[in-house]
Amino acid sequence: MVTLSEENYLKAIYHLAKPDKASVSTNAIATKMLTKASSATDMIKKLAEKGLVDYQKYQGVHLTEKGRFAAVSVIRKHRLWEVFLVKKLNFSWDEVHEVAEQLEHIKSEKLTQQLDAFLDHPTEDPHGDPIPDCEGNLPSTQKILLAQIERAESCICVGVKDSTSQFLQYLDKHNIALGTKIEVLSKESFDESMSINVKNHQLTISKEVAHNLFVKIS
Amino acid sequence: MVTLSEENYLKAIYHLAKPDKASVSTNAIATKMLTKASSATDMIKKLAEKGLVDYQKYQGVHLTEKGRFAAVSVIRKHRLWEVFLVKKLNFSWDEVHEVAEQLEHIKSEKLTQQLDAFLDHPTEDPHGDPIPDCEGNLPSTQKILLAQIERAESCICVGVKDSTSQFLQYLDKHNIALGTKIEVLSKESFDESMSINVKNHQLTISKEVAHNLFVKIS
DNA sequence: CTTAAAATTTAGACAAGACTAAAAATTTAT
DNA sequence: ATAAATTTTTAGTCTTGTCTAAATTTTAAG
Repeated sequence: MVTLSEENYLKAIYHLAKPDKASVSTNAIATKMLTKASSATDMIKKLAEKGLVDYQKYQGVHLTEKGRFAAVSVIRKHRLWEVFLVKKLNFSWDEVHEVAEQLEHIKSEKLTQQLDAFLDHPTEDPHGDPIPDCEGNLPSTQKILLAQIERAESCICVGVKDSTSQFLQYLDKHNIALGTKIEVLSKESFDESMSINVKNHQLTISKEVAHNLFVKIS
Repeated sequence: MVTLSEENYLKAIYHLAKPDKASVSTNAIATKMLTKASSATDMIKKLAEKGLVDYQKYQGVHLTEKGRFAAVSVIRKHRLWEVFLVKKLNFSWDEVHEVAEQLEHIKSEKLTQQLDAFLDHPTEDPHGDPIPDCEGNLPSTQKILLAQIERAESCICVGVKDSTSQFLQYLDKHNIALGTKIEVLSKESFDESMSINVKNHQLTISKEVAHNLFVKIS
């Protein structure tokens, strides 16, 4: 049995470890969980005892296979619920996160499976993030940050890195949604701002925006 | 802010107080919560401090208006989720309780409202129990226990008192569902068993069954 | 009306998850 | 290479919700 708190820590560790295989530091976990390093240490010990992480004093943690699966299962539920909220209950993409944070902890194999079927086995949540399947596999996606585009080129918005409501509402305001075509016109080397064209409106976006939008070349 | 545990105690008190206005004893609460009287006393004090119950030492508790509303709000969510599980996710009526026990604690005004609308504002859950509206009003129903019928008479099943899966599966086995017509043929004064006819099958049911089926005279 | 039984409350303890302050280990910098 | 800074861990405390055992109050019986 994994408690609600443990699930949240596992998720945090998963997100922090994501790209590489490096170990995740106590401080990083504490910061992500908005808690103190000492609390993180306590929890890490519990997770280690349950075989969910590998832990050596002062050396940070790695998720075990069991821990990774537990983390991905929570993420799967989170993203399925987000799809439900947007597709069925008319939530907008900036309203779903907090509610999904609660719903992701509901324990029922059948519920998750039936929800997945009810939603027609979606592969992405409303922010373009991939939904793991019930075995914990993530559909691989090859998306890049808009900021990585260096020359005039056309691309399509396929996801957001930052999914805070501030950022999502900024995108709404400028008519950028998943699937929206974005034409890069130029990039300013001084401040990394970019000039782009969205639906026949020209727009200058900051480095911050460009670093939080995922696109694929079209 | 009402905690998850507090919500469960409020629900228990509400169900125990239901018909009359009498006070609910510490022991009754402890029994319902599968906990000890001392734990119930502790929680009662917390609820009293938050103005959710009226409490006088040794005299049991009453829900305050605030406490009643909190309890009914949880019950509303519980029953809405049960409808969702049965109508949308193909759960059977004996599978929904445990999952709804978890879902009822999700805190989001918008979620509850949108779910209610998505389900077309249902007035009853899958066991025939009334769903309170968002102001806490319960649709009044005039249903009686099958056991209260004294002579050969025809009625319709409109609810169950006991909604454990054992009882619900018993009903499934004998083809009794909400809306099913039940003809009372006779009643045995010795053991209060009843002879009934359901869909052209004659059936003898025990006192226990008759005391847990709600019907209305048709 | 007085005592025995039952119900309720209090006192003290524990587990989970968090915190602060202080100690220990590691990393960085000179 | 060693001292300073940073990170991490430990020790001790707090809150929530639970428990047991003991004390108290209420209820029931004779």
